[in-house]
Amino acid sequence: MKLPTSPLQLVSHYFQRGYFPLNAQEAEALAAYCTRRQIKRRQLLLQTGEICRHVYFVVAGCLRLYAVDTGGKAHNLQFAVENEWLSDLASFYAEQPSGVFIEALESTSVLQISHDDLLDLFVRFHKFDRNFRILIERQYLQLQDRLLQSISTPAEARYRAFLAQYPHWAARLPNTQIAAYLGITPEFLSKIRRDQASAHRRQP
Amino acid sequence: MKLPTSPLQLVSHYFQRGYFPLNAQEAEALAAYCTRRQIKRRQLLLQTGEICRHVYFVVAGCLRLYAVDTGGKAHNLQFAVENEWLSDLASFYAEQPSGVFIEALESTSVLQISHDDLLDLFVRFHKFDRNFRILIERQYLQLQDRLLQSISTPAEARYRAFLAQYPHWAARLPNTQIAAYLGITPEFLSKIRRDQASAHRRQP
DNA sequence: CAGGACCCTTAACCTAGCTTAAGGAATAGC
DNA sequence: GCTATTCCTTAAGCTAGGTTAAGGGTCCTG
Repeated sequence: MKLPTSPLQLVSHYFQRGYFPLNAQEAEALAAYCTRRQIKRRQLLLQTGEICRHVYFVVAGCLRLYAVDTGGKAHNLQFAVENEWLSDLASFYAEQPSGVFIEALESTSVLQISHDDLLDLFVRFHKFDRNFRILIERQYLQLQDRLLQSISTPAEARYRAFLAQYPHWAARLPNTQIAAYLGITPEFLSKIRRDQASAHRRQP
Repeated sequence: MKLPTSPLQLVSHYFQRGYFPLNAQEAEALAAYCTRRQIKRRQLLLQTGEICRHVYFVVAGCLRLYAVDTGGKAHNLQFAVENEWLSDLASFYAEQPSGVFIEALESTSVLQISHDDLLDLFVRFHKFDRNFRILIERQYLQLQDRLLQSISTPAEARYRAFLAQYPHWAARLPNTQIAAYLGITPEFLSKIRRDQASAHRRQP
């Protein structure tokens, strides 16, 4: 049973590492529910007030999930590049209006699964239930860690932790986006980078 | 079908507001799985490194869930008073070592359900599955909101928001605990309170 | 090739919130 | 009811990080 195209192979291969791997039948069902979608740089996949109706799997490109505060400033909650899932899970599962935005930072190609189709998969194959619960657990943990870091760790250490934990994000994201993730201004991030560079030169 | 004691009635009544209410059979099953437990002030229900094996429902008293940073300072992630659930959900569901502590801030009486028993309830009654998923969704949302607030809102506004959103917590918690929740020092909270009081006197 | 739109950096100045230290008020626990 | 903690407050420095303004680099796009 061959899968139709390479992006669809990608999705099912995603669940190889750290999840319950799919068998041929499950992979096929997943592939059948996935829809391809192309998004231009700057285009929104979700806006505040809308109900988030899909989970997205990035085939190529880069997305960010962000919220806008009362002062109009954007704060990044999450990124997703190739081989990563993204959704506003709270809005998606509860079917309630979202408080965040999802935007393409580059020209991006995604596979999307709708809420109804995903529930269908959950009912037909228990494994998806488990895999997506692991997904939400991981996001929960990640969120808890970030909250702790943001109230207990200075920006310089947070930046170092970010580089260590998400090197693949750091490598391709503009510093303005990283700053909006760390909760600091681009100017201050620039200063941190300068200080780290000089500290590194002194102690190589 | 009468429930044996008043605390057990409490638990099933919890699901009346905003959840899927239980019928007599479900309430009885829930009651059958609940174990009563008494904790003294300062006593720990969970320590870092342990797997969190129970969800707790507070009958009387007050719990906090907190993490300790590398500098040894405690940061409160959540409180629970009468009629509220508390657990390290990430550790509980994934059955992985926890990174947080749960401690009684007062002499506290809880009902606890073990992981296995809860899964049993999930299988026997679909409604528990849904109710506990709503629970984790709400916690997820709450966590996301707090993260946003902590990186976008000054301490004074965060304190006001806390008072507005959790008046029942604010009324009984010492300010040291509230400060550790807001991510500020008790000294600075004291200053905020003084400033707010004088601003209020000027503009009643 | 020219002109925007981003993006990165620097520097001077400013402020929110931390640290330390200390005294007084309120509780917990015996 | 007494005593030891815990808790709250004040105040004087101090630091992390924000703000504003400006210059320069790079890459799309017409």
